Amino acid sequence: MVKITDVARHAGVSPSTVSYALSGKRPISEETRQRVNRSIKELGYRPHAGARALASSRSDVLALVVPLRAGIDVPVVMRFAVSVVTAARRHDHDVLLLTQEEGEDGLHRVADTALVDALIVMDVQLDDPRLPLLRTLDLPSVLIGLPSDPAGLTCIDLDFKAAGELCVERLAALGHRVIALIGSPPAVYVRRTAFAQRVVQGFTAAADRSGLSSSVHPCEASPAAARMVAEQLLREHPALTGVVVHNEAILEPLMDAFEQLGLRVPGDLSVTAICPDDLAENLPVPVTSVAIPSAEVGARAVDLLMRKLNGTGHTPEATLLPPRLTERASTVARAAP
Amino acid sequence: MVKITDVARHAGVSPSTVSYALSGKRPISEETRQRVNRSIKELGYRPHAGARALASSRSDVLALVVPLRAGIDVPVVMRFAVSVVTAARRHDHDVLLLTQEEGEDGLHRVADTALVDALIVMDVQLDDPRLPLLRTLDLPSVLIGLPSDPAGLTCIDLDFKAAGELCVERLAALGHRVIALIGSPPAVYVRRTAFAQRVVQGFTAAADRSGLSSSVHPCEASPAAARMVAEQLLREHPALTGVVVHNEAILEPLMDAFEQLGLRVPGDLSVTAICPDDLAENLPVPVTSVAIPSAEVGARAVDLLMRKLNGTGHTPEATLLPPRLTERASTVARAAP
DNA sequence: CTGAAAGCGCTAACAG
DNA sequence: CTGTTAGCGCTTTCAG
Repeated sequence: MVKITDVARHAGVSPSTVSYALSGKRPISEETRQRVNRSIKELGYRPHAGARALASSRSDVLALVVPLRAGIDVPVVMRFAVSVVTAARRHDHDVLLLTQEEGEDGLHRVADTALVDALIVMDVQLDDPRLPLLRTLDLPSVLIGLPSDPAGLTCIDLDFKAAGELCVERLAALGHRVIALIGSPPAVYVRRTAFAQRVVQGFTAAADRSGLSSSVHPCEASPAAARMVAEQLLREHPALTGVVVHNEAILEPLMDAFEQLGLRVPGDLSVTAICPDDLAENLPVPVTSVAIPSAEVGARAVDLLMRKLNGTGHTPEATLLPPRLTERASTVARAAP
Repeated sequence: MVKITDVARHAGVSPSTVSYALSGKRPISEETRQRVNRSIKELGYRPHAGARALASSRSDVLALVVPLRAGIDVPVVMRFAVSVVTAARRHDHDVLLLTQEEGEDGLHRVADTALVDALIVMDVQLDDPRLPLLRTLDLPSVLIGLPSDPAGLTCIDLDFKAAGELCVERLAALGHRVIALIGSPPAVYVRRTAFAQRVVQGFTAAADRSGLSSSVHPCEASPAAARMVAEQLLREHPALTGVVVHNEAILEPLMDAFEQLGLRVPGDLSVTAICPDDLAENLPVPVTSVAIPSAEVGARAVDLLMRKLNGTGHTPEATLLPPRLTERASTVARAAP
């Protein structure tokens, strides 16, 4: 294994010069830098991660806690994970994968052993049991999701409440008077997952404000469940003309079910969704949607973490990305009554 | 931070004794061990990962390379990832997440910096470009997937060829004479992904052996694509009575499409799938299937890696788990012609 | 069965 | 702008 002293000797400088040339933490003359870099390349030098971590008390590794519980949409989780890894790499960091199942012990372990120097936590509940730990841990952390009380934390997410409102307002503007929210699986609400709860809040508040008649329907992530909800809607809410879908897994089956029940989209029913853009775009009838910007959220989470790690600038407790609605083929003004 | 010398002092022993008590690498009297353990607990001691890695040249971290390319089924990837993390934790290892996009450079980086001490590689192609690197790297690695030439490697997977054969043999035994394979998205075959290719091999070979008329149909992972394939099958292969589905993403939409086209399962059409058991079980018509045992594959991959890391025992180049077919409601003997 | 002590490879004062 | 050097916290010989 080639080490820093080898490089130093080869370049005719001291080890510290090599170290500083690499880190940029003190000025190095252009000429020496060149020489050092050439030696590094020639010898194929790579600093030993453990040694570096020990000497600098920085591992350059982030932990990402991913949820694997009932009702979560796996592809969406994966998008976040990938965007976090990609963003982390841009900052020369790696990502350690932690499963939610390890729980608080897992957080403690990686923190106490200095395996990682920061945490990213997904699938946040309004009253998440991990919050006290995160607040007291000396490791910086960022939550993807906004709990009830973000005091002392750093959180980032799409503004799901505003997203819910935006969908309703759009439907209201199009003249729809009876609307429904088809939401995430029941288990997601039972544990008060932040993003799901906030969509309901926004949806309900906006509907009330606009004087719309509204109802909320959790839905399992299976086509069969989607079909049942569609039938139930038709049966129990015959005047329904507007739907908001916040459940990426069943968006397509649900649209199918509507069609099979004789409900044309958008002719009979206007549909808006809260989901990743590429999903909404690629349906047989492209769906008007508020995008879930996974890539941006992941990247911003990492950026916030880096800011905390470097003590650079202020980190707000809550960063909520404003929702952006894209009009597509699934919404239309309600036919005059 | 509490360190090993603190524990040693507290327990009235030397640091090396604490270290050995922890690692079990040399005999410690029962009494001392107790005392040491008590001190560890009282002080809340956790060995520093970096220091440990530096001194022992073992990081106790595995790298997992996950694919994110066109056509891969994200939930299945996630299952593997989770089972790998879970298995790794059982062996006191953590898992670093690497995206395929980082490519060979990523492998080099984590290997050369000693960030990880072993690799698990998913989404293997028959002639995977990473194989030469994996063979020369001094890090142990395990592939999930079987390339054309596993020489000098360690590979584990479900025996997909045998799985394809098993499905065909079952259909043949039930009297079906015209069958079709509905496979993964075209991109998966284009890059010669090992598991997909092997299913086709097995399917075709077994069909030929049994004198069945057979055809193969790649299919994108969208309900719309599933519908098109179903229609095409009905149009071009009217005598078809048996189908093998190797594409978890469209299994349910495909069954739906068959039904809407007036093809009853299993009345008119017998369906078998190669997919995770829980998917096959939970469909409106439970599907006869060969299980993809993600959890077992992940666990075995980690076990193999541990064996290589510990120099314990022999590691075979290829471990193929025998397919297991579970009969469910979707298959039935062909009505007498 | 236990201790003493020499590193592991790197960083960051400290010194010039 | 560069060099010297003292650790970072742990493992593992070497000695006993």
